[in-house]
Amino acid sequence: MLELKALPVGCADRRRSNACAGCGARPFSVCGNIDDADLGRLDALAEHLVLQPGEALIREGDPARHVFNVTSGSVRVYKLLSDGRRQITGFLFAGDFLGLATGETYVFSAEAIEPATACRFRKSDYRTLIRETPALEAALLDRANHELAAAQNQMMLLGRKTSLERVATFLLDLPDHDPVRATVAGHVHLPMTRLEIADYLGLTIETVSRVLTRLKTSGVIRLLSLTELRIEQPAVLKAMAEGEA
Amino acid sequence: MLELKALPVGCADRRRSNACAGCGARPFSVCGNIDDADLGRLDALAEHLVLQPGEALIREGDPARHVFNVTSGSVRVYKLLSDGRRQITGFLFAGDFLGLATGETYVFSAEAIEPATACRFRKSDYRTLIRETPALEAALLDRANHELAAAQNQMMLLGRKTSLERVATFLLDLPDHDPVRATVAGHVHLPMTRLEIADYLGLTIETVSRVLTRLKTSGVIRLLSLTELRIEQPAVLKAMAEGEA
DNA sequence: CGCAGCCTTGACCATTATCAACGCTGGTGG
DNA sequence: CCACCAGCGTTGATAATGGTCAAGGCTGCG
Repeated sequence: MLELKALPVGCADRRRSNACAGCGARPFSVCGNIDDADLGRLDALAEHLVLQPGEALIREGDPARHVFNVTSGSVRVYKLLSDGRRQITGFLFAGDFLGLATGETYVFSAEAIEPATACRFRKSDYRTLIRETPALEAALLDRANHELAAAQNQMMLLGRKTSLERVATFLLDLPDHDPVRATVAGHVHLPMTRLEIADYLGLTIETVSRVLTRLKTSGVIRLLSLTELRIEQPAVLKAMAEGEA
Repeated sequence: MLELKALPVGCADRRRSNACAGCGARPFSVCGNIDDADLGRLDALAEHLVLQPGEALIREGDPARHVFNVTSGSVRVYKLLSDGRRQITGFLFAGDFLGLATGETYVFSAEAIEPATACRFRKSDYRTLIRETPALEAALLDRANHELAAAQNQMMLLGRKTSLERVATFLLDLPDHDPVRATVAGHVHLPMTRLEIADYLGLTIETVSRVLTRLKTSGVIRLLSLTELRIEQPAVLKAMAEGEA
């Protein structure tokens, strides 16, 4: 959501030959114009991380020494106010990038939601690589710009949508961001808690819970478990997400 | 706020020799590593636009054929819901970029707030230039990443801050974005209407007006006119912006 | 001078937050 | 193996922030 996003599925398959040994996924596997020699250099520089739920990749305020590429699982990115209010600015999944947007120190925190793996690069290595690999740079610029568009959508959600519209939008958008998980149409997996959903949508847990109950009661969705649900009436949900219901 | 931002002030002065004839400002004047030959090619490709208040540079949904660089005045960038609700995702000033973030069609609209000028490039030209000018690409990537950080701050504002905190944050941040206007410390110029401020902060005009009145009554700011104000107690306003008051 | 457009202020209302109680579920230890 | 406990989720009652509706005031321009 928040940082640059790769499209790892096809890549991982096409180029498995050179995949990362530690996590099985290929770091920086931005599909497209990057040749194997460049990808090899990336692999050589990657450190591989295995994260338990709640473990931090990045802490706001720490010196920004690394750049990350999530290779499996899911990650929350957030900022805090001094009194503890939290805004989750994005959920990241396999293929997403992290830590490109910062200057001297990180301006946000990032933690694993579920068990996750990531590749880590020293920022100096990253800068050199960028300089020497125009195709990589172009891909990152393109992705950064798409992330800006996503950020605009989230601003619309946070600034102008009702709680029902926010939750509906969230349920519709979430599957798009998790490219690895086999996406059965209409099936939504929620690796995050209600609190995390609330902090992402600018609501409280209670409001999220009430809206989900309302959607369930009206037959628009079906809750299979706390973390799995089916969209029963996608057209209705879409209308709700856009404020047409 | 929203798109890539140049630092035109120093540039404009240092390189006036080759400044744009139509608007007096130099398009794509990203200070730093771009040499004169490249800047010359940029100049040659620029179309110069003069905009009256309310005139559109970009309409959401139109085919994305151009990329823009604001050279004077100010511009609002926004998205609409079908029922007319508007979220302004950013205000742009001299030096800001616009239209890089899109695919086939624009996903937001952009209109002049005050009389403004901009340079316009055909997207195909822009792509070629990018490809041939690594320094330009690097500068744009860097700026895109900084814009992502700014977007995260706005999400925090929209999702978690109170009306008082939103207005305080806005008054403190605004001067940073308008690099051309001579910024007397503590003096804030508001080229936009109350409605535009409200649509940027996710509030209504009435709430914005009430908060400004409250800040005025408590002596934190002084309203010189509808569009000019002074911050009398910057420390207090900063505390308010971070939720510490 | 008058009007249009924007801004301010006030009264009231609604959505969502807060506070509180209860329920479910999964893990652990007796 | 069962029971308890902790953590998360749901539901309900109440409160408050900000929205809505309405009236009136400035300001700048014709």
